[in-house]
Amino acid sequence: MTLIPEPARVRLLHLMRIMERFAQPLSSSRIEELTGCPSHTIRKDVSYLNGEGDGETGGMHGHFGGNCGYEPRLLVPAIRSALGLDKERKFCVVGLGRLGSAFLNEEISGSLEPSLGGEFELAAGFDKNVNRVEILKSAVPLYPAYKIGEVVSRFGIEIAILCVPAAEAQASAEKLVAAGIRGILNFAPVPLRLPPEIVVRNVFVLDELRELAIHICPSSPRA
Amino acid sequence: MTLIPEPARVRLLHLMRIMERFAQPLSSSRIEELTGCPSHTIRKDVSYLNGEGDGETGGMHGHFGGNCGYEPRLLVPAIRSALGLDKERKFCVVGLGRLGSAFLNEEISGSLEPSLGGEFELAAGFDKNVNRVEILKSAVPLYPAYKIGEVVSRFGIEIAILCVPAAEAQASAEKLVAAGIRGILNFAPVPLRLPPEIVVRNVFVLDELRELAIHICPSSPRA
DNA sequence: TTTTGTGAAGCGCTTCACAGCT
DNA sequence: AGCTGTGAAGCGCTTCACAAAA
Repeated sequence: MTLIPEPARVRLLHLMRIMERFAQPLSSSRIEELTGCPSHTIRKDVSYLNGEGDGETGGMHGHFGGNCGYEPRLLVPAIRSALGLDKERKFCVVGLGRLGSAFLNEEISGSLEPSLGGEFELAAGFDKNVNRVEILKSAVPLYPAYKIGEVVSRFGIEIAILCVPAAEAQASAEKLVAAGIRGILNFAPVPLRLPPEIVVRNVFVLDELRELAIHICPSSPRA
Repeated sequence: MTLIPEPARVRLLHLMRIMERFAQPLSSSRIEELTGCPSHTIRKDVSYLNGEGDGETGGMHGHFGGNCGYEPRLLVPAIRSALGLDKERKFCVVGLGRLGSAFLNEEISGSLEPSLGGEFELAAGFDKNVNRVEILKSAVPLYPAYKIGEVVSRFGIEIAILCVPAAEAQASAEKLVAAGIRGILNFAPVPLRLPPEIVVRNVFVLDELRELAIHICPSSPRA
């Protein structure tokens, strides 16, 4: 089923992000400069798209000859389709403290890709604190937390960004799962215990710092 | 130099996080239940710690016999040391909007591991907006952005969490690098162009959503 | 000649299966 | 009996090197 290796899928995701910013064709060696990823890996990754013919894209993706390469206009949609990202998905933000509310007003999500329509739609925000829900101004509809079940299932929200305090994370996640959520991006600093069919990605800042520290270490063995 | 494979290092990081919450010994099969990672992989990963003898830990890490396994008390420090996390490192937050300020008041970082001292120290916060610097209350010293160079190099800050708007990210990152920063955790939604010796980890919310979507997809091929 | 596309080789991680300890 | 520790087999991703196209 999964014919494209996972590492390749992740690289294609990055490649897509890069190419979205360009209009002119990019050669694999130019992409190597931009991403740090070797050009032969780029070419191999793109070649995986050919074997995948969903019946739609059977041919090549690059242009040959003197001044050519991969055309963003063609390759980006091909990647998006191969990765199953061609269907718009609704998501919500749960917990509207400093972190959660940052996602409401395009501080992060909105400015991610200005010209990127129809991929993800922020459909709702939730918070336990009714006051906060009423005070916050946002183009996104906000609801008190007890309405999670109703709103998530009614609108068919598939993904949640979880930004509640650690103590509430597990309970909030379970409420989301009961409402039919399929994936959770967890910013709360605790691992969630959920059924295996629920896809969870954790953003643990401490672990990120540790991972940075691991990679910093080698250059100064022991100062 | 890097004798422990990268995937194993990441798993050891997660293992460490799990074990920090326990006092009693955990068997590899129990850990499998907790992490989802197969028990033989756990054992193999732990065994990498033996080959690494920095002169400190030469022996075994697990207890044999009836009711035994890996003792957190012993294994956690061993992992920390093998991964080079035994030296306290200072970090700072750059950009104190909703997102950045969330890291100041333990909303995230502080509550990550309550009992975890001496690993990372939040040494400073910076913002371009002098007003913000003066108004925000925090146990962490806050400075206007123009002091980044001075403060980072004076205190020997090695890591920065970058939370500025997209338009300012590249310039801020370059300022940090000039001041001697070694790693950046980038929450700004743009890739940074920096010298290769600088370690960067990006937290792109859009990419996280996409990765969730990729893994959600298979169960409903095309609804 | 430059650049893509790809089978095949190479290599590193994962998995296996069993020895060793209690 | 039960669990850890680990060499060796297995396997999948990366890399290579060359054919094909413009």
